[in-house]
Amino acid sequence: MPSPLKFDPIAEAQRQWQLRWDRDDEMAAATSIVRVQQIILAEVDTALKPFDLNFARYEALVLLLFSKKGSLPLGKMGPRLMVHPTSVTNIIDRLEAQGFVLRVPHPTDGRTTLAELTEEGRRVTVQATKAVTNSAFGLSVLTAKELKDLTAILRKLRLATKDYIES
Amino acid sequence: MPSPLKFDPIAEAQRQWQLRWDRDDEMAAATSIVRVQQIILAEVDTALKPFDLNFARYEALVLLLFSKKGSLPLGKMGPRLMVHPTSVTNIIDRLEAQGFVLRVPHPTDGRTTLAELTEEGRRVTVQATKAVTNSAFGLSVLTAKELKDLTAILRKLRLATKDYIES
DNA sequence: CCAATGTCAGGTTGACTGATATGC
DNA sequence: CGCATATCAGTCTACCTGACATTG
Repeated sequence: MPSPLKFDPIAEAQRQWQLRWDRDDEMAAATSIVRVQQIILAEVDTALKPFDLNFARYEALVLLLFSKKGSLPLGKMGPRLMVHPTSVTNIIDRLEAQGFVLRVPHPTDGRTTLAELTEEGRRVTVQATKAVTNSAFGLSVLTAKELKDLTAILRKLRLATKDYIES
Repeated sequence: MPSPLKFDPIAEAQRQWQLRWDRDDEMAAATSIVRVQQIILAEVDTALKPFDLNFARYEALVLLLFSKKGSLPLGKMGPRLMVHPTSVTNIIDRLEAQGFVLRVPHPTDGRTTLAELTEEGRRVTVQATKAVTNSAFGLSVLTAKELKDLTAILRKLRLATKDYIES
């Protein structure tokens, strides 16, 4: 890991950018998001390591836990987790190998298969959540208002990019 | 790519999370950042595709362009770009193969090698920047205040995690 | 001798593309 | 037949670890 700098590399980049080009505010915001995402993922992955989970697999488990029956068609999980269909296959492969989910055939549609939480999967999800909430997703330094402002701004962006459709 | 949902998957996840567990504001913010980072990277990578660059290699070129002599020791670039030392080697390998940078020996310290922008590298960086500013990093929907708020909140987080040291 | 610098080999991961088998 | 669902093979990227040669 590189040693910490004595100055803010993003502020410095913005200063230089602004001397030559447009859109320096956007550049600083975009670079900040990319960097903070690295920080958050590192934090959450550390909290999840004892359970042999990463953020993506953990999110899949939580999604299943939140579903009424503890099971969902794989095809429904892709959009909810915002990942590629083949990534869903891979994620469920690993969770199944770990014994946290089972693949079961859909009762009426022979094309679709369901991912279903096992008892152990349910238990691990609850335990892992304790670790994750304990880490506060690496965001414990932010106030409630900052968290809400952050989420609201990002929601506007997600909506504008048709990440989802306003009801 | 999955089809867009008819609702906000993060808001829905927060609703369910909040019924059972702590830290739902942090969960929503963290998930939003992870998702928006995907959106930004996809946008920037699309803008850079005609130049056969990705965000990481483009950032390296910009960093060199901002340096006084158009060259930097590889070891200095890692912390500035916030990437692993071996990633710097890989990034410079690719940029060198593309003819955008050259490796030259450091004049006084035989251990270090410098990455130096070529004329073509300089030209490509300027052209690629036009494409990137044109895309506004995918953030054109946000106001100047939103961009500044966003960057300020994320800066607080980066500072708290010792991403850099306050001077 | 020890520290710093960059490279290399090897392994893991995630994510995508395109093709395919199956069922509606 | 078309379309949808899930999988698979193959590829590519990023990243890390540990070892190494060179130099200060």
